[in-house]
Amino acid sequence: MTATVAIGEFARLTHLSVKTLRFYHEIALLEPVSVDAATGYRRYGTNQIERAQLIRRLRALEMPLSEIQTVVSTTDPAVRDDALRAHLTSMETRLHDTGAAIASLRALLTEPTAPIRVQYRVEPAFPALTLTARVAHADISGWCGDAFERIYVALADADLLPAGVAGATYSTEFFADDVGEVTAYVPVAGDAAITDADLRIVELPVRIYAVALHDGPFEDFDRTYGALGAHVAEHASALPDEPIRERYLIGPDQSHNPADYRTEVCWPITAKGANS
Amino acid sequence: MTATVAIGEFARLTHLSVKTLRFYHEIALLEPVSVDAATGYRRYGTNQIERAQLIRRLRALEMPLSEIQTVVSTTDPAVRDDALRAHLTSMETRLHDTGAAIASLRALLTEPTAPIRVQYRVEPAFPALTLTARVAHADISGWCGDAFERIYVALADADLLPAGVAGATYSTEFFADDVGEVTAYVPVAGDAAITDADLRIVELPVRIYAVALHDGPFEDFDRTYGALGAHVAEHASALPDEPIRERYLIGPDQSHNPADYRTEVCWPITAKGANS
DNA sequence: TTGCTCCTCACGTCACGTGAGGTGGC
DNA sequence: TTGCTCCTCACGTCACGTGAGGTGGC
Repeated sequence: MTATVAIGEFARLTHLSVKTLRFYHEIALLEPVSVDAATGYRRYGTNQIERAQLIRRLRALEMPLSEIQTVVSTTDPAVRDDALRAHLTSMETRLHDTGAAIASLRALLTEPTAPIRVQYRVEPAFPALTLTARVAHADISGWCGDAFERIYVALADADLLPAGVAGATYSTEFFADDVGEVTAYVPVAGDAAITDADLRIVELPVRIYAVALHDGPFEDFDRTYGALGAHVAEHASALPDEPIRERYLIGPDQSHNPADYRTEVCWPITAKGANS
Repeated sequence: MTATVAIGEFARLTHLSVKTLRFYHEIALLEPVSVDAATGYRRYGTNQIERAQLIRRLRALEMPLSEIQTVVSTTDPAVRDDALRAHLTSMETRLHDTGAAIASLRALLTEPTAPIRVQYRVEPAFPALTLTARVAHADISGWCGDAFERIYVALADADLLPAGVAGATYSTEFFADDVGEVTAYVPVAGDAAITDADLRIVELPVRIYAVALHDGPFEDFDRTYGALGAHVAEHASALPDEPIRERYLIGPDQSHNPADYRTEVCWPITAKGANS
């Protein structure tokens, strides 16, 4: 019924290379049905083709071997399908991000990049309803979406109205190490009982900022950050280890078109250095 | 004018990690403007931010560092833009392929995979206009498109009509090693003078095949190949090192919807082994 | 018998990340 | 002075690919 074939033939049947098959044997991901004790020759069953092809397709979608291992070895089909669907969904968002990155780089090649205007501003202290977490660069957009939804739900539950422009603060670590502390906030007028235990009302401190307006999608933030950071390095003096603040004048809550977004990027500086 | 900053500050300005910046210095991709002779401390200029950000964006699009090296170091802006555009185009096709791979895997999860029917058939020898090259798996779709266009143009130039279904042969190497010899062919009735020097009229030899019909897009070929190969391994005996033949009954020339494609996959077997 | 297939083992690749262990700057 | 930043060097990671050198099967 299920015939067995040598490794070379199995490679042709599955479109995997012989080297890859030996490697998968070594890590016990795909083991031949028998190995000749004397010669070491591997024999694969034709009924292993399906497993091999699933592995190949998952690798083509860049699923790590460790994940593939768990996917193909779980006996519960529901668990397996859930893991697959989760990866497919995450690949789809990556797909979308890549499309945006391509479009953004295309635009950069054709449109001249306008010089930025930098304003200096003292932001007074104010209370805000906040959510804080360690977030990786790649997850930031999804995390912010969730965070603001939770904050607005909590505000509605507590019968509070936003008392200003929503924003977020990003630790220096977040930018330098790709993962760091992020706080999403919405200003509030008074105190109130908040049901969501992860949210806190905190007083954001007074700060002096060099501020630049970023027009358009978040993918292009690096330009504004670079230009604003360069400006501060040249004309002012940055407040060390202080989080950068973003204020979402027009964000996903106000417009569905990323081209319409307007964000203020606020770079914390020291008082003495503000010699514009 | 252009201030200089330490590596940590430059990491924050460019969203690259300190480790990455040291690595880029080592490979001379992005060199600090000065290095302190005593301490080894690196100093970066704010005017290097743009270069750093371009590198980061290209890496985000998975351009290899060697290519980035040539892109950012060419002084001719036309050459630079051409290289960038070429990479963006190839990323877009990859994007499309990934989308197709996701859809295909999704479909596999929901639809039960039908058992294939295998037919045995003796294909007589016939003359065909052919183009042969070494092609990699990833390039096969683009290569075939070009190849058939050239063949049909040459046929028209020589006042010849196709004398049968177009097809291609794939060496065993192509499947086992990811790159190998591929021949695109269109059967012709007679001989003629062909202007395109890369094309040849050759006689394809008589062969016995186990044949399976593949319905739908080319991304799903692995299933049919696996099932047909398994069938041959179990019931017949493969002709060693003989190319596999595909016959495009309905292909991109006949329909723009991959779901409509119909392809015969022909697996060469020996006469004695054909015991269906 | 010939040459093709298969074997192991060691090392290379790509683009960094992870520590260890130590010094310098504000 | 303290602790934060920076340094080098060696090694690890991920998923294989590349050869060397040798044996086995048809």
